[in-house]
Amino acid sequence: MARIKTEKNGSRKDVIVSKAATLFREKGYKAASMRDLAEAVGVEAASLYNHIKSKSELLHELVFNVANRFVLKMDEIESEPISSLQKMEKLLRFHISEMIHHYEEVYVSDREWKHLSDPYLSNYQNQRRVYRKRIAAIIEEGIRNKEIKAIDAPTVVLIFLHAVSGIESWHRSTKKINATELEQNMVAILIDGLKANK
Amino acid sequence: MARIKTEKNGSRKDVIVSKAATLFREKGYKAASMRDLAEAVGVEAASLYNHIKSKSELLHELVFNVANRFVLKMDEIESEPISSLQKMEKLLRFHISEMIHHYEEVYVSDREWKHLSDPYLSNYQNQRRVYRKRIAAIIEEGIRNKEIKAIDAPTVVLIFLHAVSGIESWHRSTKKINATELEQNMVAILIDGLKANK
DNA sequence: ATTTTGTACTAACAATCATTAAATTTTGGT
DNA sequence: ACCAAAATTTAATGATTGTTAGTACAAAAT
Repeated sequence: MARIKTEKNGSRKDVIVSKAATLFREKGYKAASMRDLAEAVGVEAASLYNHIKSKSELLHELVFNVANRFVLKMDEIESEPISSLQKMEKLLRFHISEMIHHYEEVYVSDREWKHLSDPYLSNYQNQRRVYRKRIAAIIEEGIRNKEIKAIDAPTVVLIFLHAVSGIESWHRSTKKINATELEQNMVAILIDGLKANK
Repeated sequence: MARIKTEKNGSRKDVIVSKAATLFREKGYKAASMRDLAEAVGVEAASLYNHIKSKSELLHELVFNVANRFVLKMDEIESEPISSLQKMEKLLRFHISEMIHHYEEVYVSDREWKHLSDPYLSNYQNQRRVYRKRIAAIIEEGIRNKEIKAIDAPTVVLIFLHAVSGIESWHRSTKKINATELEQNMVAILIDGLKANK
């Protein structure tokens, strides 16, 4: 009888959630079936339900794990006594790092949250709106201090967030530059693009 | 009996393809059912098949329409006698304009191409690879000419393309700045970010 | 060694999916 | 007014979906 192999100190549910992340990234939430997932885990589809409540539970577990990490980091950065531009750089580096090291989950959260169902959906949309406003607030502070050029803050947020999600292409690419270089390059373009002209 | 209302000079198929774009954007290709589409068109599901061959035909029609427009513009820009930085700016402005004025189709092409089936899938992946290389070539030329700062070209391409796709958020946003301002802001950040430090 | 608990299996469920065939209705040309 | 072509409908198809019930096995606890 097949048995789900756990990592040490990890539950069987953890294994399933992790495999789900990979599968949801590859095929999308809707296109990934529970039978696909079962095969990836090495077990029959029905067996999954000893560990999870539903397919949708897998999605909102993934999404909120990621979201919480970002909110936590934002709390930290906001309270630091550094310039707005430095805050933006720190935040950017964190987003890049998350995208590199927790690729599957972050990618899935970003692309598949639409398939959440209420109350998780509206909850997530709220969190997202608030998070973006907090970024915008940092930028606007930087504009007031003449560190950052006078541009529409929500537009910067949008460029910022989506540019980072482009790391997806880097992951898929065959001849990658290394992660530190990638981070360096992204910071160079985006933070320089923000700086007020002296 | 319900009948599909066409725009003047447009076929019934055009109506279906257009509604499909909207629906695929809203729910994703897999989650959008032919019954959903039929309802949007104002007709029974089976009726759609008098005008189209299959659901997947809708997707690859959308995807390749968009792809062709981009390739065509790239041909045009490549052959112009202007600097690399100017080429990048023109290309950026075109991408922004496409994203603003053909939102549904461009968005769907970008996010749902994974669900194409061969031979369309590999065909599309090829086109995409080539297109990105052409952008990278422009950037590398700019680096050689010291117009553009010395950074990894593929990384620039990735930032560039994904930043533009962020316009999705702009579309959804309630208090939008106007389109010209948006374009201005994006160009300001991204092109300035590219410029070599003097 | 026996009981208990957790894990997996087989088999089946109703719902939904894209798609087809056949019958019916509408339209446009004569 | 009639006829052929085009458009839509109803009804059904087989495939796949997420999920459950019931049962068998294995590991842990007693």
